Amino acid sequence: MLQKASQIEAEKPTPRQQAVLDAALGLMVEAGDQLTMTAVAARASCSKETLYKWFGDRDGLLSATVRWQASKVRVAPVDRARMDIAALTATLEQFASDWLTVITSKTSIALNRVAVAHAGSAKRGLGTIVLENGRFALAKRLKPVLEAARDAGLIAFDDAETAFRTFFGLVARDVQIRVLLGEKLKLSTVEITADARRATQQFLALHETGASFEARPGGSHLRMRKDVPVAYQVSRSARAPDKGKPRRRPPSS
Amino acid sequence: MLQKASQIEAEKPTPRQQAVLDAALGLMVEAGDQLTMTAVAARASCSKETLYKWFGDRDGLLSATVRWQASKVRVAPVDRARMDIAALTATLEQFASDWLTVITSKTSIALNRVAVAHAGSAKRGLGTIVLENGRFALAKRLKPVLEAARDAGLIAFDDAETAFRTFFGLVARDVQIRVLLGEKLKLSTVEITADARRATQQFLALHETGASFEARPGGSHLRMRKDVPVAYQVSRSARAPDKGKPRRRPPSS
DNA sequence: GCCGAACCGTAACGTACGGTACGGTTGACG
DNA sequence: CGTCAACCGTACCGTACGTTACGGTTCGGC
Repeated sequence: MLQKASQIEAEKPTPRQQAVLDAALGLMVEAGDQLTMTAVAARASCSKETLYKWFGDRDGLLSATVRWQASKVRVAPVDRARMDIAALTATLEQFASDWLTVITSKTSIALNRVAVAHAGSAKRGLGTIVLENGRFALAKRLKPVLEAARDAGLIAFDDAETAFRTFFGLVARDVQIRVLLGEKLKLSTVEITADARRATQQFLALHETGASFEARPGGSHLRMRKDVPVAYQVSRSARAPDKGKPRRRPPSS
Repeated sequence: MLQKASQIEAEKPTPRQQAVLDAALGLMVEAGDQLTMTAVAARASCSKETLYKWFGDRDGLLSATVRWQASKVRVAPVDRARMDIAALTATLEQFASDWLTVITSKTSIALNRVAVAHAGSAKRGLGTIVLENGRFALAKRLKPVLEAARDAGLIAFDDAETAFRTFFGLVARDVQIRVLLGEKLKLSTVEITADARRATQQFLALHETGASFEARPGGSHLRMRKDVPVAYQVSRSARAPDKGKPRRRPPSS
């Protein structure tokens, strides 16, 4: 046999298998819950027997489909030799924009729907996969950026995980839960760009150091406070020396 | 007949029907996907015929169950005669704490799972109900607080919807999607309290006016910037007059 | 006590779908 | 050309579950 069901979990699917997985993906996006083995076989023009030989069972097919989609969106990790406030801003906006684009895409919505429903069942591997390739992959790529920016003195935070989650919240807000619950929420590219800008500016407002603000070109983008432009300071009681040591664990982990 | 299926959508269920709905709710929380009509009838000690007479069909039962749970968590709207920075902080922290408690509860998770799965199907009434009684109900209760605080000069923002969504994002961050995708994420009450504090302080840091900061007792709670206490200002280009008129529509609606 | 409505428990029906079996076809290889 | 593995198409099986039907029980009204 070409690919055992147990092998496919680690190996790259053959082109024919990729076609089958794309068919499953398309069906998942269009029909949502109607992802039956018969339907996949019909769309992919393959026999159900082949599906079972390749993927073991329905869960195997679902799992392979989710992993296949995840492998398609994998992007190159960012590496920034020079790290200044402009580069940081651009990178954050790019991350925010990418993330908003992903979570509002039909594919992501369908995939997350399936994974959420699956997580309610006994076996919840799909949720883990989606989480691993979504939210945690994002964190893994973004944290080095944040830490590089901190090392460069541009921003300040105790814990990279907490800082990431703040950024995540400012970017995603209520978008994902709303689309998952079926609300039509079509974000145009200009809205996404604006949202990414807003989230980035808010994040920088919370975390940037004085030095970085002085040099920041887009300081006037932040317009939360509109009628009372005023100088204020935060954290007047914080002092310098304990850099890098988080004061307390973030509540997440 | 006592209650037709079409009637129950608007009327309050009888005590016996409430017991049935509670049984369905409990089953939903425990078994997740295994919410079969037989199981509900067995747990509620009623006949399936009665279920169909009361709720029409399976979707009717699901819908009634979701609506029943929603009716149980309805809380009184806040009304604050005096609005100072302490009251605002306390209210925001309360909202944040309540919301985190809700979205991490087993009931909410189970309900959202069912609604999300349902939203993938053709008929997506459950998602709308959950959204209406969750995220939108929260906004409806919180926006008057925000606007009262703005009127009192404590905070500043252009659009209440946008300000709410910022707060929402800072509070929820990645919590809901993670628990929905099956991650075990047990937040203790002290973690929730700390999170509520952090979110509130971050929100205030983004939106408070200078006057409110002067009077704020908890100014030192915000510790995002730790090693560079510095005065900086935002929105130096913003001027006063267009109060209350949002500069552009929020991307949500 | 009698009647009918509401309800319980259970059996039964129909169907959808996961999973399997099997005959027929293709194509590589000798 | 023969062989054999992979694969397609389709028929088939078993089960789970939504839905309906029906006999038996309780209970309020007369």
